[in-house]
Amino acid sequence: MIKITFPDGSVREYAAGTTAYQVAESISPRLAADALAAEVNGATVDMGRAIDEDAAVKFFKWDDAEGKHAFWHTSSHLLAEALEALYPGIKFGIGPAIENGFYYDVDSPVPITESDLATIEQKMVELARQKEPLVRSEVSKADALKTFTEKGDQYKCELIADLADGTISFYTNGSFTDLCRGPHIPNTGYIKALKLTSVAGAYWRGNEKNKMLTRIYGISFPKKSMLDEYLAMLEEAKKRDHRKLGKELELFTFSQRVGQGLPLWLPKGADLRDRLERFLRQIQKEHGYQQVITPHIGNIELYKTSGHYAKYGKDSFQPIHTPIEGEEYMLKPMNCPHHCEIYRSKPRSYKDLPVRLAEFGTVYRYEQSGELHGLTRVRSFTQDDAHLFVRPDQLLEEFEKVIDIVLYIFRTLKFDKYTAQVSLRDPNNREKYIGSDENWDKAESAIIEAARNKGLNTIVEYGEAAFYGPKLDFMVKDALGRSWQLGTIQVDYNLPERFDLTYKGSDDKMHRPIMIHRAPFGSMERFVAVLLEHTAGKFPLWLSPDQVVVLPISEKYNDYAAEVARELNMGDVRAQVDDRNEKIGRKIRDNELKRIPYLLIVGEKEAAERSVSVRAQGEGDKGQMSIAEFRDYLLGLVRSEVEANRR
RNA sequence: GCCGAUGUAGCUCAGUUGGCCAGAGCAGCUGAUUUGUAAUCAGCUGGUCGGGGGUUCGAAUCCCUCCAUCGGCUCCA
Repeated sequence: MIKITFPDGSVREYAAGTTAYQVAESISPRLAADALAAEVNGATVDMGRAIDEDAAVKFFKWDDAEGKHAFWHTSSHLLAEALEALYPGIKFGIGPAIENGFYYDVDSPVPITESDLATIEQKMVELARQKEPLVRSEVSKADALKTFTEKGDQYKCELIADLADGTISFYTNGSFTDLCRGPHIPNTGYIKALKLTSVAGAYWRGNEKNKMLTRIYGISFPKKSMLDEYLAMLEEAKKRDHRKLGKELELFTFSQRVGQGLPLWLPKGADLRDRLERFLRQIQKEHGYQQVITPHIGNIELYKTSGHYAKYGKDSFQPIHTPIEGEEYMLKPMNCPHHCEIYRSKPRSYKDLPVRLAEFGTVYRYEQSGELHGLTRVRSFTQDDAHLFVRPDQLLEEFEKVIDIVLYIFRTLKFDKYTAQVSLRDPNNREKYIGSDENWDKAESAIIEAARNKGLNTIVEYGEAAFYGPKLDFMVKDALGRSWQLGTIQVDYNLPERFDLTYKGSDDKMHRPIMIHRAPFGSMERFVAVLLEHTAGKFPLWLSPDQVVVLPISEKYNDYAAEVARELNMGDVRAQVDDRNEKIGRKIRDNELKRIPYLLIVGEKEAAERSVSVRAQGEGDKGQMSIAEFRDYLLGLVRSEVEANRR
C-alpha cells in the first residue's frame, strides 16, 4: 500500500504500483495536481507509465468545468513563464482560466502587441515540451510578501496583502513561481496545442481608476485536433456574425452621419421585425395584455419621481431644454414610468387587476462609445416591454403565465437549450434592498415556485437581484453552443411606491399593487441579432422576409413566373420573381446565397402544365407540383411552425 | 470613457522602403446571349485613399488631431 498525504491534510491509501494517473482518475484534477506535489515532497508514487493523449483528455475530465479549469490555469502559468523569459522586468497581475481558455494580465516594460504573440507562443511550446512539473509549496504570509517585494511585483504584493493571515500556497513551473491557490495539472507536458488569441487592455482589478495592464488571451488543449476544432468553430462563428449577415441580407445598417449605435432598419429587416412583433402581440393578446403607446420623451420630473434620473441620469442622453417654457425633457431611457402613469389614469379596483400594459417601446440610452456592438448594444432600441400590475395573491400565477410566453417563443424559434437564472437578494446585506422582508420573501418564493412548476432548469444566484426586486433571466444557447441572455422577468416593489400606485381591495381599503416588468425578447435589436447568429441567417419559413422566389428559365417565361408569384401572393405566400436575364444556375446560386427558403423553377414544361419545379433551400430539387399544391404545402409548413408549439 | 489595432469604389481586398493619370474581383449600367438546378461573354460607369491640419519638390504611404469600426476593460435601468 502507498499512503499519500495531500496538502489539504487528507490521507488516502492506494495499492502498490498505482500510477499517478490512476490516483488522479480516482479523485479530481485538483487533487491530481496536489498528488504530484506530494510526490515531489518525497512520497512514493510511480509516475512511470506514460499517458497518451486520449488518456490525458479523460484524465482531465475535459467535459467537466473543473478539468478544463485546471488545464487552462496551468496554461496561464506557462504563458507567464514564457513572458518572464522574453521580457525581463515584466510584472504580473492575475492569470486565471476563463470560460474559453485563459489570460494573464501583465505590466511590461516594453509594449506587447499582436505581432509578438507568435514568438511568445513558440516559447510556450518550447517550455511545455520540457514537461515541467507544477510544484506546490507553502509559505507564511510574511515570507510571501517578502518574496514578491524583492522581485518588485507590486501587483502580487497587493493581492497577498488582501489574503487572510496563515499559509499561502505558491506553484512553480520551471523558473516561474506564482502566488496561486491551484489546482493545476501535474506538468506542462500535457499542453499539446495552444494559441494566443488576442491582446487587450484591462484595468488592474477591474477598476477604471487603476492602471491599465496588458491582457494576453490564449487557449490550449491536450490534443492538436481539439485546437483545430475550436478554431474551426471560431471561423463558423465569424461567418454567422450578425453584423456580417445583416449587411449581406440587407436587414439593417449604420450611418456615421446618423450617429453611432443608432441602427437603421432596411426594408427586409423591418419586415422581419414587424413579423416578430405581430407574433408576440398575438400571444400577448391571448394572455390578456392591452397594447398602449407612449411618447419618446418625458418631462424630467417623471424620471425624478421614478428615481431613474438620480441613478441613471448621467448614462442618458442629456435633458432637452425648452427655453420658452423653461422645462426639461429627456429621451425616454425606459417605458416603466410612462406605464405607471397610465395605471394612475383612473382608480383601480382589486377586480381590475391584473392590469397588463404592453408596448413595443423605443428607448434611448447613452452607452459608452467603446461598448457599442452591432445590434446587441446600441443607443436606441425597442423593448418588447410590458408591465403587469398585480395583487400579491396573483403574483405566482402571473409569473407562470409570463414563463409560458417565453417558453412558447423559445419553442417556436427552436432555442432548444436554455437555462433560467433566478436572482435573489444577498442574504447578508438585506438593507440595500427596497421593500419589506415579507414582500421579498413572497416574491422570491413565487419566482422559485413558478420556475419549478414550469420545469425550468434553473440556477440560483444570491446577491444578483435588482435593488427593487428579484428577477428571472433566460439564457439560450445558440447553434454553436454560445450563451446569450434574452428574456427577463422582474418583480418591482419600488415604482408602485414611488408613483403611489393603489387599488381598492375587497376590504374597502387602499392597497399597493406589485409590478412585474417583462420582455421576452429583451429588445428587438438584440433578439434579431441572436436569431441571426443562431440560424446563420436561415430564418424559419414563417419569418423569412422572402419565402419564395420564382425563377423563369428564360425571359420567355417571365410572364408565367409573374403569374405564379401573383397567385402565391394572393394566397398569403411572400413570393418574388427573379426575372434578370441570367442563366438558371446563376439565379439559383444568387438566391440560395440570399437564404431564400423555396425556389420555383419555371420553363416551357411548367408553363404548359401550369406547375412549378420546387427547390428547397439547401436540399435541392424536390420535383414538380401544381401551383395550388405548392401553396397549400407551404402554408401547411408555416402553420405547423407556429401553431404546433402552442402548448 | 480607457488600452490596442484598423479605416483605399456599394461589397471583399491589392497597392513593399513616400515618386508616372490609384488597381482587381463582385455588385451596378449598356450590349450580345434566351439559357433546365450554385457564377455566360464583352464594354462602360464608379474613389477629396475616414475628416482636418502639418512635414516634403512630391503623401494612400511619414507626423499631429478628430471621427468611425474591430478586439478587450469598465458599464448595462
